[in-house]
Amino acid sequence: MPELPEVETIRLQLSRNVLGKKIKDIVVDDARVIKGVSKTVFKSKVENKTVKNIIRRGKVLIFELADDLYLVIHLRISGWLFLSKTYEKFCRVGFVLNNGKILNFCDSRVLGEIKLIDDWTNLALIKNMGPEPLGLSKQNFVKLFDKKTAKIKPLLMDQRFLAGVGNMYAQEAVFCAGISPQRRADKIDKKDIGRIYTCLIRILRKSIERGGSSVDTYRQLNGEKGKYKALLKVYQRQGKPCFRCKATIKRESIGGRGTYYCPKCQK
DNA sequence: AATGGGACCTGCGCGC
DNA sequence: TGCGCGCAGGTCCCAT
Repeated sequence: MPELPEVETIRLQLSRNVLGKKIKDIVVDDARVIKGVSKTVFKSKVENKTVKNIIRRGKVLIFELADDLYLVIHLRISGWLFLSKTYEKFCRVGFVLNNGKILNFCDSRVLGEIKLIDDWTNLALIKNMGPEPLGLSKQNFVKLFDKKTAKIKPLLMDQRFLAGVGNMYAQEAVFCAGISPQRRADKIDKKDIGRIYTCLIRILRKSIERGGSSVDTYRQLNGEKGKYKALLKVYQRQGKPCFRCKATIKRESIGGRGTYYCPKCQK
């Protein structure tokens, strides 16, 4: 699913291919993904604007079009962006650029969102968002856990606590650190929180290097799959032997989300 | 503060 | 083969 590494991959690739381009035309195939404004208003406000900056915050992409005009894209579960010469299946909105290419917003489940706002920092999700893990020292990461009694895995994926981590990377991080996903945060000593930090940072960086994980519909900007999926250690490995201790990986619902873990070596 | 449930939405894999 | 069903997950919202 699009989590921090997938969205960061897209941002890096957009910076090389879309930054500085002018949006000449917008083709709206499915207006449901455009929130807050009508298709007509959306088109009239965005057409003929140049992409001045592309920012990522957590799992959110922000295109700066003018000082008080930002295009905010959230891919949610099944969204992806695809730069191509033609329209593709499940692509709901196409931004035709001045170099003839089309930036397609694609989304099979139509839960993704495109918003047009004058101040992106004011969005509730952004305003309440926790720190970026890749901009955080180990010391400050450990501090976040003060007085937190929630289960570690749902806590890691709480966007108000920490930005950009979702169901998959939260599981990978606690597996790497040898911590059970249902351990209460305040029952984990600082040294182990430090291990979660080291694991998480390493996993996020490595995934960005490999263009993210294409577990479901996610693709890189050029349509290729992300290559981190092959390096996943627990996610979707139910019934298979643990890479560390050979015990059988279990799947259980924790915090209302499917969670894979090793019952033997995650304590 | 934390947790649990439902809603949004559709493609997919399953059982019969 | 074809149908119905449950499931997947990011975020929001409501209830406890």
